[in-house]
Amino acid sequence: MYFVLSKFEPKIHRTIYIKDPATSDLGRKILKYSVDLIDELGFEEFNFRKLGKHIHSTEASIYRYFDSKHKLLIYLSSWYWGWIEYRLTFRNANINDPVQKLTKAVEILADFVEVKSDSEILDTHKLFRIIFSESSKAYLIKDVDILNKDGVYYNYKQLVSAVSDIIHEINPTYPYPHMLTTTVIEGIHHQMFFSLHLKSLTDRKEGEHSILVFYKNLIFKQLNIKTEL
Amino acid sequence: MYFVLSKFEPKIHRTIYIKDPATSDLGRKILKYSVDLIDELGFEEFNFRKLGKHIHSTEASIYRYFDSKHKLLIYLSSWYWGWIEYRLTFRNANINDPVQKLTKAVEILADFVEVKSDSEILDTHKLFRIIFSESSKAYLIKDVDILNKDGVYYNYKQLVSAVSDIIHEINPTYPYPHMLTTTVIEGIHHQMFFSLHLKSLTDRKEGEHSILVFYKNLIFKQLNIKTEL
DNA sequence: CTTTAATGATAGCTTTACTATCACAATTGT
DNA sequence: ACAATTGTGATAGTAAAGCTATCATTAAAG
Repeated sequence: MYFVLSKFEPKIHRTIYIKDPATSDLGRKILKYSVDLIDELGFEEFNFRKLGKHIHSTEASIYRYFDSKHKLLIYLSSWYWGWIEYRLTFRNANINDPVQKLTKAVEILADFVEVKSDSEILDTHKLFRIIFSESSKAYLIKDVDILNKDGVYYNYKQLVSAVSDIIHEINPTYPYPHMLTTTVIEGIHHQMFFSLHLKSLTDRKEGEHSILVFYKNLIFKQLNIKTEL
Repeated sequence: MYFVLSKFEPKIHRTIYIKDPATSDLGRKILKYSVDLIDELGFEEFNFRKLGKHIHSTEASIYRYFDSKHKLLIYLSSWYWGWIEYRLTFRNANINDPVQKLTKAVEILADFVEVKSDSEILDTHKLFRIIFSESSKAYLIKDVDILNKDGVYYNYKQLVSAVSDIIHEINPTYPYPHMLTTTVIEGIHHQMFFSLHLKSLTDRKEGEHSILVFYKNLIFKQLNIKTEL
């Protein structure tokens, strides 16, 4: 069984891992199958012993790549944010109108744009599910300040910064570009989760695009952009 | 040492606890000091052994009140949401203008309204810190559907419903009252956390009221309310 | 063809999460 | 007044999680 490198590979900060999992067969197996297993069991029930069994390797071998399952979660999140930013940059490369750029950005963030998942190491659909149900655990922890100083949240910050820049381009005097960006990103995740598990907390019906419509509209109203809705 | 019952006591669903902690001295101690300890250690580092030591009781005694530390977190969150809804109802009792009601609601949700914390069993300022850094862990779990069926998220749903009702009163045709409500509630929490730990993800400067201003403005723009800002 | 690196196999240690049992004190019921 | 119930503490124990260490084997690199 091979695990080929895809063309795209995000830069992941070296303090997140002990040994770069992207550089070896076992490393890529860890990434790939941890997505499957976290998606299946949830982050709390997931551990390295189970992952080891799943990939016919051992706990000890996995610990050579990551300090803890928590760092692995940070890795997966970072990979995801890096991938999103890559798509965003790629998609918007030939677009000049910042409003259109922002629209595309929201669509990508809401997982609305079709993408061939197979071309990547990781199953990005499963990964998106992990992101909206587990990724906040990557920073809602006591040692967030230490990890932050170590640079482990770089990819998320980078993405937020990129989206904020588009907002700034649209309206240079708008005072809350970062708040707006994180409100939309985290909001999309919450609504996704609620629509699956706590339906009365959202207005999204299964299969609808309400989340996308809602957050596009929210952004446009904030920035006083007139749209033909 | 006494632990007196305050006048206010939210209804907490009985599937959250084994034995109602509000009805005994030890129970109230568990609640009060778990807030201190979770605030101090973070939810992951917190456990019943440490809490037992802290209150000069034992792990086994605490397990007679709660299944797990997770259920205790759900209890504390529910208590908080019940308390918020109580204040909201109380504060808006004599107000007829729904716009004014909604304004007050956001202020209460953003912890902006001064409150004498001492009059309650629980230190509501510490509790607010737990809410914005830990409370999402109460539902971001694999067995959310089972717990939800058991009714453990009642207080949160109730609050979201109450705020959504005000929105509906203001604009009966607005299609996303729940999304707007949860976006604002969860958004406030994220911005609070980011302003303390991941500053580049928000625009709030220490001591500023930007969070409140931002979300008030966001709501008003969504509902097409003209304000004298 | 020898050194180095990567993995597997195994073992073990500490802590967490939880359960069970028994003793004792304080209420409560009759 | 006495029995029964209830609440708590003390203690012990189990299974799993989280993590580290050691050694053998194989593969790759110098």
